[in-house]
Amino acid sequence: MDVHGQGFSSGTQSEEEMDLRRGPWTMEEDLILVNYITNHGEGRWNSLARCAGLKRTGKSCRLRWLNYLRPDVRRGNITPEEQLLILELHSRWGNRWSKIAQHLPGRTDNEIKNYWRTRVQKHAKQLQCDVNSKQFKDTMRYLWMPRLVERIRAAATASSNNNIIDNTTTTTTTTITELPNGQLIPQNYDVGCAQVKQNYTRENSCTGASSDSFGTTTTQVVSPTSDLTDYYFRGNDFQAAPIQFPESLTSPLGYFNHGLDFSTADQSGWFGGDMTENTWNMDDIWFSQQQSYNGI
DNA sequence: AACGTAACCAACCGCCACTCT
DNA sequence: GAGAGTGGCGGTTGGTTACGT
Repeated sequence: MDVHGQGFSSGTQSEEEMDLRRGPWTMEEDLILVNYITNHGEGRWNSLARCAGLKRTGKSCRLRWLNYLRPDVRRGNITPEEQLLILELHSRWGNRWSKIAQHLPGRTDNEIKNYWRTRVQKHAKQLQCDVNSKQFKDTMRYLWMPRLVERIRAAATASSNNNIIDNTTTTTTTTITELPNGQLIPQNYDVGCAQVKQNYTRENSCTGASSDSFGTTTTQVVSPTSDLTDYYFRGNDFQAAPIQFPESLTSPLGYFNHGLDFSTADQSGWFGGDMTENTWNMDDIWFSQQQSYNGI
């Protein structure tokens, strides 16, 4: 229990008395903890910390073990499959990080939480919408998640087909089916909403030759028959297909003009420079606005 | 090269629920 | 039943690194 938490209330030694360490763990401390747990197992963290000779709280030892030292822990490089699961499970359970983490082997709730806060919430903030808003959730479901699926498919196709593009790919959205044994299976179904998308020039697009963590950019290229693929690259020139907006819809530029403050977006680098690390690009923003407009 | 800012992530904090005595 | 001890969870903070000017 933490020295400041309830676990060290009256009757226990104060932090000063125990001379407890705080802050980053040293390699020596890590070794002591790993060796002790290897020999004695987990559990009873406070007594474990004392017996191991660590000047740490049990809570700190537990956290260090679970989030960092555990042999099966995986850190960094969250795969598209994992991103997809996180998005889906968060839409289902909200901030139940530990519950979500249970379905991502080797991932800790802390890492998933950090991922969500740094990568996902950031873009909600940039969009000036709440991360729990329907607009944001719909954008995740109808835009990011299908793109992740496309990206996963592309990777699978590339590896199994010597980089031959899968021409049967269609725009999809994803749902996760939970099997009785708890295993989660991503499943896809076609959606029509993306058909209203598209058509802008390179000037108002952030599309580039590489992809971000959500497959924002290259998914269009790898999925030529997708509804997202009415534009393509020809050498260095960005080509756009003829505009086919439904009458009820406003073109992207129309929305750009009244839907968002793009002076801010521009200042923050959304329009220029390397956009490859941005989760959101212009079609994302337009799509989001479109959904809001249509009351989706 | 120096500085400022943004992004990332390990660690901490506070609360709650559970178990044990 | 009450209180202490503990584990677990979600939220937050602060240090470090990366990046941009």
